[in-house]
Amino acid sequence: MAKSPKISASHEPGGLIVHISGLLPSLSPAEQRVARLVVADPAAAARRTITDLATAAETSEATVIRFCRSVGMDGYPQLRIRLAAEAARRVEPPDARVVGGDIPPGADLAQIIATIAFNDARAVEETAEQLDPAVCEQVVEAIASAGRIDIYGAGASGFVASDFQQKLHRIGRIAFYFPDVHTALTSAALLGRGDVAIGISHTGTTSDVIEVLEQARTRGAVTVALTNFPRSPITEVADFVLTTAARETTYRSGATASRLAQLTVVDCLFVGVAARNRSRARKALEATAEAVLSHRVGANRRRG
Amino acid sequence: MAKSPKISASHEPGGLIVHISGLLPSLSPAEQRVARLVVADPAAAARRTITDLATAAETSEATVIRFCRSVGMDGYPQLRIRLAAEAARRVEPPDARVVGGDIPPGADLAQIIATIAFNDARAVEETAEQLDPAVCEQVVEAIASAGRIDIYGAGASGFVASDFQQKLHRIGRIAFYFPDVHTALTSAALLGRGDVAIGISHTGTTSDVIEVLEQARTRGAVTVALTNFPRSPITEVADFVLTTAARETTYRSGATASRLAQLTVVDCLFVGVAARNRSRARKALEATAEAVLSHRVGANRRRG
DNA sequence: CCACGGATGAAACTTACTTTCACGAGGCGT
DNA sequence: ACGCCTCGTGAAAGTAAGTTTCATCCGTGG
Repeated sequence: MAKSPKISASHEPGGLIVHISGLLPSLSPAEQRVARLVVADPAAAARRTITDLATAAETSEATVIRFCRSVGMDGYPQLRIRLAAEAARRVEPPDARVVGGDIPPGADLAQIIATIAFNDARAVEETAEQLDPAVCEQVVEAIASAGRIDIYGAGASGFVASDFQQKLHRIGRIAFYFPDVHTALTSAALLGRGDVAIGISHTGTTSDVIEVLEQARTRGAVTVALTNFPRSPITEVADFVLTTAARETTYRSGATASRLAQLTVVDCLFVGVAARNRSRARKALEATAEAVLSHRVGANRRRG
Repeated sequence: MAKSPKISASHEPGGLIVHISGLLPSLSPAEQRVARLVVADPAAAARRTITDLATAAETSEATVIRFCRSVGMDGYPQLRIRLAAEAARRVEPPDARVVGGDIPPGADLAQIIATIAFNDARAVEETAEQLDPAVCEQVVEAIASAGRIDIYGAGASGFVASDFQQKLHRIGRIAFYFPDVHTALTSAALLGRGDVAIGISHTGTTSDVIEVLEQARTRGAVTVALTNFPRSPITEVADFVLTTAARETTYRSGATASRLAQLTVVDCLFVGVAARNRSRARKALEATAEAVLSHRVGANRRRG
């Protein structure tokens, strides 16, 4: 497969826990058991000895060490220290029942709202924290000077892709989004040096998106991946990797929080690109806003 | 074996560092050397091994252990962890929050990211705060028992509408979204008692959406409006009004934060509906997840 | 001058951490 | 279907970290 020079920074600035949960799916089953324990209660994990933790995770010490290495630590003691630090920094969750992420069976609407809002807001914040401005900068640069920008995404990520496309279009950048693989592949085949291809996939395993991104790459386009999992397959076909930091709670309940995280990243890129040429972008935005004015009623409210 | 009968000191009010420097004079000379190192740079000390620290303090490991006991710790590892935690807490985020909302002309990417994330997160939180659970409950009830659900939205709100449609569909509710007015009107004309129509418009002034919602209402459907402005025209054709709380900042139009707020509301409704019938919803989700499985590539991969 | 007690570090010891290795399961190509 | 090969795994060996023990040193007071 393609060599992967990747710029996805091996730093985990946005917090160790976030980093670990992002790596979760790329870990082996036994390591995942360890990871889950650690994420569930970092402070407790920090207090445990390696043997203790291994036992709790029903595995051997060796696996715990492997886990440490997998998440970028030198060894167990270092992990312990970092965990302790992390746990201390973490602001006490306002509401204990809200924190786990999962919604209790008997929950009433108020509880559900609080839980969702908390998780959504946190996904946004944590994503921003761990975003590497340097990588963003390069992506923005690429987009700003691209001849053409293709954006790919399937399912829930498709909405995000589509949203991004619309945004870029509104400030005068030539951007496309394709809801269907075949069209996308066709388009990718026509990309070349100086073009940009952006693939969005929460799991990073959506084969359609990967395939298209790979195609784009072989044509010489700059490829960008937006995913929640920094070691997922999609990152192997991307020149730049941007990660979100959503710890998806309940099952694949439709990538609830991750969507918001993705949108936040999109917004950042968008504003970054727009900031490159303030006046032109503003003019374009005003023009497009005016265009839909006739579809607005009672214009005397706030901003139309 | 009996531990050193150290006096409790179970609590070190005001922090471990303060505690240590407090009893510094009561320590033996060699222990004081250790203490001074620790107090001077807790974070660094936490990273050191006991031998390392002993050497730095020009003493033996034994003395370091004695020091640990003297300050009320069980042993060196515990001290390390406490130290790490302490150091982490101490480092208060000095970053002057980029409040205000608008992005200064000369802003760099890091600033842009911080600003956007802050506003996005706040929009989500504030939206949740002002959401009326009672109204949500009724909307959820209506959706849960609806024969059919139509969702309308244009432009950026269209993505949200589309997202909601997909979500409801995934848990087995019959939901539709129409990107175009005419189709939407046609559909609305076919709604009846027991059906639900949801109109999404950030400004609340999008005539297309209002028109369609009105149509739906005259046909006897329950109408729901999701908007940022509780007094906007759309609210006049809605039985239930749900509001977001995004203060859109000036020019980054595109309804950046409001979109996230809308999605949060959508999530709440979605989870609310899903919670009505847990097992069926879960089964449906699992089925749909399985359906796309063949489009996923091996997720279990370690670093290349 | 010697007995005594606290402080201290060397070394023995224990526990924790790390590495190595062999086995077994599952995938892949033939 | 077969065998090869890779990968995940834990047992056990090996190393390093932490802890205890104990002899020594040193100052003090008898």
